Formats: sequence, structure tokens, C-alpha cells
Amino acid sequence: MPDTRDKLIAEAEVLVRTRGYAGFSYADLAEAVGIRKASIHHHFPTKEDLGLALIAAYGKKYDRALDEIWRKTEDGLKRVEAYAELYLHGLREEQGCLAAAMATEIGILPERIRDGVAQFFERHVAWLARVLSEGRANGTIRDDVSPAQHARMIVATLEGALLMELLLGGPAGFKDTLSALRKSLKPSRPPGPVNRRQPAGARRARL
Amino acid sequence: MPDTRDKLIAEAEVLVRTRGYAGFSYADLAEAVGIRKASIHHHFPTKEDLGLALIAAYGKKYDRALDEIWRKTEDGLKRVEAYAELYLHGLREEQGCLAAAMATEIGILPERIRDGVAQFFERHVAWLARVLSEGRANGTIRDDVSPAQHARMIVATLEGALLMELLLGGPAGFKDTLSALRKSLKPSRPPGPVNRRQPAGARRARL
DNA sequence: GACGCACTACCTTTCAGTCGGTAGGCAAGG
DNA sequence: CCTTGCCTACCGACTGAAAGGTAGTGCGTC
Repeated sequence: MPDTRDKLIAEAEVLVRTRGYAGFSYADLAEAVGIRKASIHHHFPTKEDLGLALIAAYGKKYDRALDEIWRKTEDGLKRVEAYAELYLHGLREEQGCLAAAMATEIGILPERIRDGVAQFFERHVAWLARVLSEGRANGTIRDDVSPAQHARMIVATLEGALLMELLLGGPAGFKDTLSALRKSLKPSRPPGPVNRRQPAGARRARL
Repeated sequence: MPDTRDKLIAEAEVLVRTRGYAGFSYADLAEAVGIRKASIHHHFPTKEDLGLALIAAYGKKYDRALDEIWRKTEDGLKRVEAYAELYLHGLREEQGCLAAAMATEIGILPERIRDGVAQFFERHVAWLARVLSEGRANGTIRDDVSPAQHARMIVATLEGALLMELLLGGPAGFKDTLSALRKSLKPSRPPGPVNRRQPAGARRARL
């Protein structure tokens, strides 16, 4: 039994991800959650408050997912693939990325929300940079990739693919992009046992 | 002296690219162009009519640019870089992609506009697939890239990079992504005269 | 009895869209 | 040459609906 506030955030997230920030109203949200419009203002006095809570909650949700991926495997390529799976999941539900939706509305976005969205991207880029540099070190990522540059590229690629494949090729189209991306990261030779400092207990990514 | 209709399309394009489709009103557009709100309805009876004209004009503008790039060089990598430059130009003007902005609002987009946006992406993917396969043939693109897959990836990457770098790193951040992308396309050895099987008469695509 | 939460009722502003009308251009016809 | 008629372009004034937001009330629970 999630409390009302959580339900509001959950439903508002869906609305933004399918219609954009300016594209939904308190009336829409009220109907989705099953309370009255005025009651939403009790939890989120202004739409900006709601938007801020949305991007914060979305960011935390992703932080947890990144953390889980990190713990589940030390294989750089698998980590990236598990990261990509997060986007693919959105695509299957026919929902875009909340941050991307908000980012396209820069011009009308309250500044604090903009900051939240920027932080969202920054954290992902930083996390991927760590994944890549560690992957290079343990031989699971090509050694000619630049972690900083490729981290940016990966986020950009996945955000773009989600955006585009929502109306083009669906999951199949997304996977095309994904295999092209994989090719640019995979080491030409599989990591030899020398480089491999994988712990004894084999783990697997959930992808 | 561009006529009013053209001015309306030009200004509306800016509005959508900075604020999204739902994020601007006829009142905003009227002010930007310097005519009255009612007069806009004379040219575009409904907002859907306007949106349709917008994506059509935007598509044509890009078609011309792609055509010019095609004619200017036969080097696959250079073609891709010139294509990327189109996005970079938007970034410098602090404007996102019109199609991307509309794509994030799928849930409220009139169907005909959705179709227009989907076509926009499809044409770009198709054009890039030709660029890549021809580039492979003349040795200016790595021979292990799959034109169909990489074409999708390139559009996705550039769309995503534009989206993200508008609030993150600006042109500098974009160029990071771009150099990572370049690395995945460039042949490991520069094209030798042996591989080069370019016909004497240069060809051109109409696209 | 104070607080949390949802409600009814209402506010102001803005939204897309409509209406009737004006001003000017242009071509046909007497 | 001058009227008549039709056209495009624009306008002020308006409409109903929907936007975000407010005020005050009731009602159950610590």
C-alpha cells in the first residue's frame, strides 16, 4: 500500500515520460491517481515542486540500479550491457527517459529542475567512466577507448536510441544500436587469464 | 523579405526546439513574429497544421544538407563528420533537434505529426546506411561495421549527444562523444590505393 | 485539540480556436 | 475608367475549456 505521495510520483513519472513536462496537467495526474486536483497541491504545492521531486526520485532509482550492476559483475562490457538494459526496459514499456523528456524543454524548465536533470546525466557519465577505466584495467574493455569520451558517448547513444526507437524500430532497432556499440568496446582478443583478475566466485549480470 | 508564413515557420521552429511542442503557444509565436494571434490561424488553422508544416520544413532543410554533404566528398568518415556538424551547429545555437523534441511528446502528438517525425529519423538512418556501405567499399570506413546497425547508432548517438550536451558540456562535451564515435568507424589502416575502387565518374544520391 | 489529508468550490490566467469585419490587390465587364 | 466581386492578409473581440493555484471545510487519528 504505497502512500499517496509515492503514487503521485509514480504516475507523474509515467506522464512525463510519455508526454513531456509541459504535456501533462494536475488534472491528468489527479485522474491517474484517483484523487482531486486540489489534493495534489497538498503534497506538491507547485508543479515545480513536483518536477523537482520527480527528477530526484528518478535519479535515486537509477543510482540503486547502477549500484546493483556494479556489485553483480566486474566485467566492463557486461556492466555496460546491463546499463543498456535499463533503457531497453523503458522502451519495452513504451516510455522514454524522464531526464531526456525534461531536457528537451530547457527553455521553460525552472532552473532547479534543469540542475537536477544535468546532475542526472553527470552521474551516469561519471559512473560509466569508472566502469570503462576499470574494464580497461581488467581486460574486459578495449584498451584504446578513452573512458571520459566513451562514457559520454554511451549515455548519448542510449538516450538517443531510446528516443528514436520509441517511434521507429522498437526493441529490435534498439538492439541494432546496441550491437554496434558493443563492437566499439569489446576487446579484439578475449581477456587472457593473465589479465583476468576475476574473483573465484563467478557472477553473472542480469543484463 | 520572407513572407509571413515562412517567418511563422522559422520562429515556431525555434520555439519547439527550445521549449517543446506543448511548451509554446500561439501567443508566444505571435509575439515572436509580430502579428496577432488570430492572424496565425489564417496561415495555420490548427496547431496540428503548424506542427505538420514544421516537421516537413525541417525535414526538407535536412534533406538539402545531406545532399550537399553527399556531393562534397566521397570519404565515408568525412561524410559522417559533416553530418555530425549539423548537430553541432544546433548545439552552438543552443537549440535541440526539432524531431527529438517532438519525439519526447509521443503521448500527446497528433498521429500525422508522429509519422512525420518517424520519417525524419528513417531518412537519416537510410542515408547513413548508404554512406557507411559506400565508405566500406572505398576503404574510408572500417570494414567490420554493419551499415544498418551503425547507421542507427550514429543517429542515436548524435541525437542523444545534442540533447545531453545542451545542459552538460556544450560543444566541448559533444566533441568527446564525436571522437569516440569516430574511433569506431575509422579503418585501422588508412585506405590504400589498392582498396580504393571508386569509379571515375563521381556519383550522387538524390535523397 | 492539533495535525494530516482529502475534499468542494472558486480564482485568475492562458490556451486553442472562432467570429465578423477591414484594407488592399487584381481582374472582368460595361 | 470605374465599378463589382473575389481574393489574401490581417485585426479586435470573443468563446469555452483547461491551465496552475487558493481558501476554507470536514474528518479521522495520534
